[in-house]
Amino acid sequence: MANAKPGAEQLAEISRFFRLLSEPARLQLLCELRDSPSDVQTLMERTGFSQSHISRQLSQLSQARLVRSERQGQRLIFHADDPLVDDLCALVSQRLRQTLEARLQTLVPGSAHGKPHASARR
Amino acid sequence: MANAKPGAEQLAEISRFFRLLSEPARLQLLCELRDSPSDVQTLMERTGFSQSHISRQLSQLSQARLVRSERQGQRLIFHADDPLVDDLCALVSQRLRQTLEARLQTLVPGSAHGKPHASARR
DNA sequence: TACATTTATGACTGTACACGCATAACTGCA
DNA sequence: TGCAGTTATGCGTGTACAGTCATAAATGTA
Repeated sequence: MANAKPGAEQLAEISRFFRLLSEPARLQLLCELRDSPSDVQTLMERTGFSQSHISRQLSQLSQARLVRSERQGQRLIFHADDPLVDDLCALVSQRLRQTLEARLQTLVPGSAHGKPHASARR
Repeated sequence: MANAKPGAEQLAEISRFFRLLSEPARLQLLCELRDSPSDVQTLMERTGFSQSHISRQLSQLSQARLVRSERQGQRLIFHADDPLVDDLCALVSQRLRQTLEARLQTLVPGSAHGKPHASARR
């Protein structure tokens, strides 16, 4: 009762936002930009994507305010200094780890509780 | 430097997880199940989706451990008691609100700071 | 065990969108 | 103002996947 169910429109908006993050290319661009703001050319070199592709993805991210751009001479420098993405990714990452561990327990219930030391590194 | 860039494989996994949440239908199912665990039949009545569609979506969500099922007589009762989804949605929701407000400021810079009282409700 | 009910899955269609190529639009600079 | 460099966009192709129908598989019950 207290936890109001979101309406259809709100669900649609939320899902649209998640969709932005559901593309490895966009996630990668966000990571690159988070580490160091860059122009499209630099992103091309770093990611191997085509110029048009990068431009389009950045456009989508900009609309959601996940990226902002700033002129610097000839080029546009794109920034992604929003902590939200990191927070979301951190939560999901942690969850993925948990899920993997759970699956391990399921597969090898005998070797439970034993930390598999350094493995799974990869 | 300290903030290690995630590898391609990890980005792919994270993006796959976000993709799960990028579909309004799945998000809605998660909400329904969060409010009250149900079987597929009940979900059909509540959402209007077809039986096969619901079953497929639940299958995807189960693989990511966002949903678990439990037999109760003839039917399978599905649960979605994971707080992670709520947390993620809350963060995104909050962000969407911020973005809307920012857009408002951009469009009507004159009426700044003034809370538009009860409007925007809906 | 045979049946009835519930869930899962194979096959199909339609749509959304990633991605690249070519080209247009824009901006700073000579 | 015209040019060079940078970014945005129209168009086309391929792929992934939502969603449905029909049917199979699984499970509890008589």
